[in-house]
Amino acid sequence: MNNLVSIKSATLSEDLAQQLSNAIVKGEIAQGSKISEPELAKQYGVSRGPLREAIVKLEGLGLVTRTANIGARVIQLNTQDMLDTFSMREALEGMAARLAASSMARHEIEGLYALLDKHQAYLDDNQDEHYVQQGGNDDFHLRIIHASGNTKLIRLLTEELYAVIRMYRRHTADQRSDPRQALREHRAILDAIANHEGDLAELLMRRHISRASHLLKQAMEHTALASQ
Amino acid sequence: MNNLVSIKSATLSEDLAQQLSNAIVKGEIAQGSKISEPELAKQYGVSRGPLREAIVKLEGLGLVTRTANIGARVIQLNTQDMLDTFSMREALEGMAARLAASSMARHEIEGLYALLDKHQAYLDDNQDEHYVQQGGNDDFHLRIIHASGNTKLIRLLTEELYAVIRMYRRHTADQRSDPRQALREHRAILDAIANHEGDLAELLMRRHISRASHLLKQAMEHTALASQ
DNA sequence: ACTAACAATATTGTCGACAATTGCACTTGA
DNA sequence: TCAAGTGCAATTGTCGACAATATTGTTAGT
Repeated sequence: MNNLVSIKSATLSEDLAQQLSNAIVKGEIAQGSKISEPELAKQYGVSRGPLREAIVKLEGLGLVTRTANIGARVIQLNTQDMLDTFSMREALEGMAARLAASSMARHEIEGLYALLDKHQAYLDDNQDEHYVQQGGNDDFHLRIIHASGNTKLIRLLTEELYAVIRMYRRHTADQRSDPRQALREHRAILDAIANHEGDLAELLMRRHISRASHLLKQAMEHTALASQ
Repeated sequence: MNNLVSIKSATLSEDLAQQLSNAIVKGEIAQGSKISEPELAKQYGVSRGPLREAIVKLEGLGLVTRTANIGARVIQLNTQDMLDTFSMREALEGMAARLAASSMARHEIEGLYALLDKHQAYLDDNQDEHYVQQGGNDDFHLRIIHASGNTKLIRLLTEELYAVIRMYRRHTADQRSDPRQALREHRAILDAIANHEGDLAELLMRRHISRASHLLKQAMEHTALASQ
């Protein structure tokens, strides 16, 4: 009874937080379900101490909500929270694009153009099937965020908010969106950054995210995912 | 040996996180100092279990940094981090002002005008001495944030980022700023909101925060506070 | 005198057990 | 039959002790 895939970090608590985060994002732990400490502890073969620390971390990531003396519960995705989250993304990633426009190095920009070409080639070869962004270095948005150079912004977007955002991406019919349109928008944003047009880069990024938000909303309402 | 002022929340861990957060913001626990678990546990009269959970929370709030097998350390304020933080604030509170402009109720707006009048009267009576914003309901920014109606944004700004922001406010010569100028800017922002001019409200809020950032930067460089 | 290896000490990480609180099932009364 | 009250079971919160790691101090060798 050992689900530990052993990512083998320095501490059990960190490992657990990572594993649990992934399990929640993937849906292996159902939305809205209660987190049973004894059960999970047995399942992962650890004591409740580090498990509780991991749960506190998850609460900070917004993946679970905790109530004193009652316990933790996995969040339940719903349209309103998604819209709220994406409004924040709009503001934050807009700022990231603005900053990137004024500080991004030439070779970084080249690298991003190469990435977009790669995405383009993928779409051409796979009849517009959605490119699976496994959260790695192939994610255009992550690259822009890192290029901002703002460490606080990077931490917030890539560590604290990213899990929830991935959850929305994954659990909704993201396929509804038009990948070619998204790619065009990415290219326009990158052009603005390459030209050091911060205002324009911010504007385009905000529109891009706003549009994704609208699409997600429609998808959620159709799939009745957010129906509680 | 009991420093517990007993805010008496439901759980020790919550109390501790609150107490430690305040102690760090006030400077009672020095910047850059190491957090000794045995020492703090004895000081507050609790065991290390809930204390560690509190420290994990503080890490989420960005008040301490933790390293595996070594321990936690209080953050060290410095100019670059302040600028990064305020860039985020600029984006987020700008969005909050925009949202407030489209959703704030009439009576809420009236209440905010009354608050600004109160601030004005205070300045008149106390030869421009800085109004002490104890983080309560008298804080203009907090009111705008809450008026945005975006629960995610509210949580992020008032729970996760607020401690660090208060820390910068407190530990720098905030008095350098011109309170009457700030008040004028507040009023302009509120006017824009009252007129439902979202674009303008966002622009003004961003300028307002950007200006505060510049002032803080100068103050920090002069007080040599950020010289580690 | 300085460096390197080693021993001793202190601190962090983890565990199992106990206390406090909650939730549930059952009983009792109208 | 339903409502309220009571007692039991399960879960969360807290504690003290042990294991693992890091730090300090000491000794030996060059």
